[in-house]
Amino acid sequence: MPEIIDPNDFLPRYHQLANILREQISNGKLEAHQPIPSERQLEMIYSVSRTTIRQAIDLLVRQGFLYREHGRGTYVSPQKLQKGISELTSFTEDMKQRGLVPGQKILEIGYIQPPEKVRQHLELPEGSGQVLRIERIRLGDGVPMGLQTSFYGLTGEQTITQEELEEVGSIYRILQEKFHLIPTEADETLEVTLATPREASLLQIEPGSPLLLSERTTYSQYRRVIEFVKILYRGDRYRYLAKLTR
Amino acid sequence: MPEIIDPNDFLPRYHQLANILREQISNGKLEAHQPIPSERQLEMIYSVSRTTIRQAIDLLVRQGFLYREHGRGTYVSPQKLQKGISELTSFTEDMKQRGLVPGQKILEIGYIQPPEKVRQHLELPEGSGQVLRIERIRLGDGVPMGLQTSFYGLTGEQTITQEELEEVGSIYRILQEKFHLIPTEADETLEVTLATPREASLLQIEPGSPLLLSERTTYSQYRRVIEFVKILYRGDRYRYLAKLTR
DNA sequence: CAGTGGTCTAGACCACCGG
DNA sequence: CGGTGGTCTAGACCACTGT
Repeated sequence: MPEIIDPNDFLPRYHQLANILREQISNGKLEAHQPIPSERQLEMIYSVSRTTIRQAIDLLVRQGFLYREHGRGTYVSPQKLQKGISELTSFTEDMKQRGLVPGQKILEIGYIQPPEKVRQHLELPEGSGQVLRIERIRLGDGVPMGLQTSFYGLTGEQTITQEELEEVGSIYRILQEKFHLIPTEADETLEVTLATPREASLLQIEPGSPLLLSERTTYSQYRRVIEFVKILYRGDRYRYLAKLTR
Repeated sequence: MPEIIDPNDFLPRYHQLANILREQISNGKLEAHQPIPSERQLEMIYSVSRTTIRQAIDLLVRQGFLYREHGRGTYVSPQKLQKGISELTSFTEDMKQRGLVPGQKILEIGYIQPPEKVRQHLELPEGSGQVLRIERIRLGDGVPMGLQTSFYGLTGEQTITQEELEEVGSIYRILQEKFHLIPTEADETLEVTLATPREASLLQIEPGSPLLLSERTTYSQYRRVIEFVKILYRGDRYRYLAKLTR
């Protein structure tokens, strides 16, 4: 069992400890509403300081695996609360989490003069130049799930070609590997609309069918806007999941 | 200026410091993408240890007010990212945040034998007894926003009367003050549906109009289910807001 | 009361960034 | 190189919970 903490590991100790505990929870070695060893006990078991123990527990509490009760102990959360939903994910990751095979049909990719609303969401100054626009049908297990339109305020040199996109599949991976931009935060709104004839034919539904419209602004590690994305989801195939905390 | 940390204050020092910094950000004394003083400088300015400084900064980073860059500094997040949306809120709080006056019309309140789906969401064993069901029309500035149906697996003694509900307005307050149950986490799903004739007449819309259906399971500080709530929002009046992180 | 988590200190070394 | 945030230690006292 690699259930000891290696000071020379490239992972920090609190991270190693969190992994060990998370593993025990997933294994079922620690059951729901059961207490884990106290912080002083963990200190001795793993030979790390209490600060490090607390860092590990903090992490697992934020991830929903544990909860604390002052004066009593730290306990395992029931399975239901442990799913990491409501995290910032790309469509690709979202589908995989749902157990579906992600896919896409690229309809159009190119530079356009952005509509006012898009320009504002990208936080570009008035009178800025063109932005990259990508329109795709998104598939889950080969079936149309939604119609996605994405906008990127990249400069002329920074660009993404249709070949790249078809090969890699995920724009997030391209942004990260090619431009070192890491999506870290996003604001999203959800509302209901009805399908226009064009949208309906692309999504293979009747015009006027209800759709779930998601509009998302994604920010980089530098808190600058990376992208503005609109997705029209088929109302009969897609359900949005969120996990809320106080 | 009370911009000093009082060791005798009932608030912990890291919390006091977070309040001071948050205030400076809201005031505009610290501007977006500007660095705050380094952790060693803050140590001297406020005469607290670096651990305490870091606790305060951690808090503000999680709340979206600050972001860190390793080897460079800690910076103020742009205003856009600072709104605390996507937190677990009651309908009442939600309306207030949107600047609307919350209201309600109670349609029905009483005990029923729960449908199977509701029983499962409340995590009650098969063959359990009745549950409390409350059906209300929810108003924003006096206008119907949604139709809410809530279920509570309270025991016979624990109950909520229509008079209480009309007087207090918020069930969360009743739960907290009367039963010491604090909502701390929730799982929510969102999807689209079309209004049935009954729903349409209650919400004052045409039958077949699109609605946003939210289903939420709320958990207490002990990670037990408190409630299961369905809200049918008018598609033309309600937009869901979420803030996502990685 | 003893045991739990919550806060706090004063110090240390590391990894990363810029000039 | 010096300054930044990231990790870590060994200790202390407080606030809360149970018996």
